[in-house]
Amino acid sequence: MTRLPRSFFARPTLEVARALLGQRLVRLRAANRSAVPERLAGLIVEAEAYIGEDDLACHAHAGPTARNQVMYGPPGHAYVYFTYGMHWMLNFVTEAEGFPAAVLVRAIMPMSGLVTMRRLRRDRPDRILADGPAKLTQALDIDGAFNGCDLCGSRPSLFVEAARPVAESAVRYGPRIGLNNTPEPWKSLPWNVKVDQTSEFFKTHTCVKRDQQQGDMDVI
DNA sequence: AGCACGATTAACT
DNA sequence: GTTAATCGTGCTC
Repeated sequence: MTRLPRSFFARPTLEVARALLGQRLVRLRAANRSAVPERLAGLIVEAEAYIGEDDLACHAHAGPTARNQVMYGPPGHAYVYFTYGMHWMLNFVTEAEGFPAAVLVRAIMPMSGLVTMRRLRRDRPDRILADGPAKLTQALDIDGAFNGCDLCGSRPSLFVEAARPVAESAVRYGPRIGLNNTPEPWKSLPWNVKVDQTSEFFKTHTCVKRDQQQGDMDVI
């Protein structure tokens, strides 16, 4: 299980967003100080690019602030922010230090730690366990405490592993989600990437009756 | 100091 | 299809 190095994130943001599809997001979660951390993980199936101060949908559009400072820092760190008064969003900082850009992780396909993830999601059906940006932070127990954490450091509790490459034919490009008040052209730029749900990738990795699955679907 | 709104979700009709 | 929930942030006064 090779962890993605900082050089993976130190690239053009659109390239990183596309390359993240099919990779495994891993959260090592210790229930208490002495417990062995449990592995919660899923394959990234949707992501979105936010690129620089010129991008009016990007939180950096008005320059550096207390909230967005992590985006100005080195790549390979988590930018986690709070929105709508109740939701946490997970992003990965990209490009060179000093240039504010990040990839929002919008959906994962749960693979490991299903039992815990279900509990964290209050037993909602598996198909809607982590299929949204705020749902996956709930399922993985990620909040503002992770803002600024290094995904590429020595013993990270949050990181990405190389996993299942996604064929270009299975990738869909479209406008970013939820930019209702963002002016054009930013509102419509096709900076959202996702794995087509009818693709072979989904058929291969989505288990038959996930609702009955007790253990993990890992390995792969 | 006040205010409008948000990179959303769940529960409605 | 619509809307309430809920509060930090950044912008305006």
